[in-house]
Amino acid sequence: MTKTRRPGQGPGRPSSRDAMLDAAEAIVVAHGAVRLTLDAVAREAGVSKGGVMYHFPSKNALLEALVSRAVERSHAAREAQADKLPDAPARALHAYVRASINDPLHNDRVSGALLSVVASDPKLMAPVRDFFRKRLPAISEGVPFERAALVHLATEGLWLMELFRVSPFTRAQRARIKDLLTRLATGGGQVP
Amino acid sequence: MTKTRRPGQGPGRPSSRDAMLDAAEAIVVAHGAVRLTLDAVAREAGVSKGGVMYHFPSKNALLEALVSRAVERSHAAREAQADKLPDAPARALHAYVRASINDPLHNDRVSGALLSVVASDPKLMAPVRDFFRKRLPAISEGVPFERAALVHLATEGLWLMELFRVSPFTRAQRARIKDLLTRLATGGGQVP
DNA sequence: ATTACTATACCGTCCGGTCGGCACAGAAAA
DNA sequence: TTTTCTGTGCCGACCGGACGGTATAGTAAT
Repeated sequence: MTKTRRPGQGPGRPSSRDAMLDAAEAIVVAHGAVRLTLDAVAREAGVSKGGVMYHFPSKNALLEALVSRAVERSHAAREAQADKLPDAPARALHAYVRASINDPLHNDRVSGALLSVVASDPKLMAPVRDFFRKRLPAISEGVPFERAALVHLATEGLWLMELFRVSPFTRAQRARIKDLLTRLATGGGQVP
Repeated sequence: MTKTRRPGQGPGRPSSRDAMLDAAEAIVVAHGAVRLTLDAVAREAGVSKGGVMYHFPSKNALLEALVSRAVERSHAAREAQADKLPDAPARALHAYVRASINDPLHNDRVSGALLSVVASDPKLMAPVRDFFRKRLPAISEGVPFERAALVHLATEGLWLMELFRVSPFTRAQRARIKDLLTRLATGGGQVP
């Protein structure tokens, strides 16, 4: 099967590496991380396995790149929300809640699916741990510890439960929870 | 390699089936669910692979049994805590918090490690979803919805983050969170 | 003989990783 | 200009090992 070289794929910039990462994400979201194989990535990206191995010397390297991208995007999503919010004592916490509680974005689904595979490898988890460690003080700024921790944990709990599809809440209940978390993040300290 | 039959392992009742499940849990806890193979279970249980296949017609059957055991034990742990608590309006919620926030028990670690593998198979996740769906009304009894949900989510969030080893809290902070959740579960509705 | 269970050998498949080589684009040499 | 060399990006065949699953022979107790 002689494959004609597609136009725009020449020695042109590093575009195909990103295409491979996109393909990997598509696979992970569609079929779960279990089905993330080098062959599958190659097929999805319209590339040969050798081509994948050229850019990622091992499968772990591919996973590292995926984790790195996911972490960066999470960080960016929070900052984007913060930019949209007025300056207030608990802006960071509020932004975090808003970035986390939305209809699951692409990146959330990637993160959730990756978690399954990444969780069992401490080396791959390291950047994730770091991400969480740095995030806690960032979103706690200007907020009493207990309140920040509570909002953080509940938000993360909801996020994780939805990614694992075990959230027992109806859509209406979810909306009430979202309101409650926003209220807690922005000032009111009274829980019904 | 002729293995001598251990005493008490005859066709006798205590069926080695449970021993195999114990072995599977040990593997999952020690090396993660990725390394849970039929050969490994057989080796760990001191049994041949044929023996494993006799009791569990497929690997999925083994996983189903593991999930089932984990779910049942979680339920039992909550009930055990409830029995130790005096009758009060929010006894169920309080018991849930106490059962969840403790130094991670064996069953918690099993659940966490299993989650990685089970999450990608909707059929295996079904019992888990069911477990969560039934638990919500149980622990919400006699408590306003928003408070029950908040405590539930934060508790679950802490549980999941600790299982994935991404919890950014120090031991002291964890203690304060535990106190806060207990306070919220048992009446006080004021968050600092 | 039947039942309950164990042990071993084997098969097909899948997957990560290796390897030799091709195509192409400059840069260097002629 | 033409030729040669070199590096990059990619291809695709192949290997070795692991794993799920099958088949079958055997043992011990009822």
